[in-house]
Amino acid sequence: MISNKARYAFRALLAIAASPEGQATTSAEVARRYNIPHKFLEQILLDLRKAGILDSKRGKSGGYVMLRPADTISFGEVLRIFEGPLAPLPCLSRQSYRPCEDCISEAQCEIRREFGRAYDASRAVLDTRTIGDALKDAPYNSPWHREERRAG
Amino acid sequence: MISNKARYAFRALLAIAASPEGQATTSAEVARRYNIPHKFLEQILLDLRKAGILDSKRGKSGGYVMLRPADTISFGEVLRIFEGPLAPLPCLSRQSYRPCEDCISEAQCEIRREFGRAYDASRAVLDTRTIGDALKDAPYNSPWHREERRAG
DNA sequence: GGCTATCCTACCGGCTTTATAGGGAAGAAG
DNA sequence: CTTCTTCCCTATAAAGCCGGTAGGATAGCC
Repeated sequence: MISNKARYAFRALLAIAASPEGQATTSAEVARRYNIPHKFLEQILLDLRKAGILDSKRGKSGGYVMLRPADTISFGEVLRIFEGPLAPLPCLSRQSYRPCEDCISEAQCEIRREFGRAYDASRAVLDTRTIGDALKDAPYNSPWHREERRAG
Repeated sequence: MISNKARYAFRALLAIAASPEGQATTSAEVARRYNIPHKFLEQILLDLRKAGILDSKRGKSGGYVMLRPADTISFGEVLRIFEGPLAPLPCLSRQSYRPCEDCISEAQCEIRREFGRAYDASRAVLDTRTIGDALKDAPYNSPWHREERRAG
């Protein structure tokens, strides 16, 4: 299971990427629409800004916009910001490699080999599919993109 | 990252499955060979027994043996015992489904769709590959299977 | 100045992880 | 029937992570 934090981040990113270009999306707007605790979401958006994914503007008519195009941001990249390494074993992570302390021979480790397969399979999706892809493939118009109707 | 507990479980399972049939493997033996805290490993082996994967025998020449054949035990099954649901989102788990509280429409949820792909890819490995496969595919003789040499 | 929105830091309760500790019970050997 | 071995079971606990809450500081627009 991925953390709430990461899921909220995707929720916000997709909303921001889908909003009309040049128009900033506020944290309050996203929080309200998706029932996300506002102050918690603020921290998350801050992380995304520090990671160089979002840009922000303060004051009235402020909010967040994409800093990089949505189709250059993979799900894996975002996930790594909030969850750390995606590798199922420390010995499979390139960015933060660490040997397992209960491992005798890495080259002959069956656990490493099998989880290596699983990791490869999962990376083939997560490091390939982007926020842009996710929005483009949708055969529907995002419901939160239209004007909100008042109960009925 | 999977937990130490799960990794220790795989370590033990592979050792037990690879040992000559009819010959029990003790927890102490596995713990010593892989530098796993003994009492901790005992708890893990107990879990595997309660899950119907291992059988145990007490007293002298006791230990653990496979209860089911090693090639009927998938990596996914073992992982689920120690890590709970493997699904990256609660709304993707069949065994313990739960809707995300920040989800407006499950059918149109991009997060669910993309992580569904990743989950499928990873399950294709984890629920297919078995402990037996992992041992069979190895083109080498397990080093811990031969008699131990005394330093040199 | 006043409103709005982002920015930053601290804190906190509850849960999970990773063990450690201390025995109890069953089985084999003599 | 005693002793040794090995599994069996429960309790405890330090440390860290998760999922927020709280309270303001800072900057932009009118």
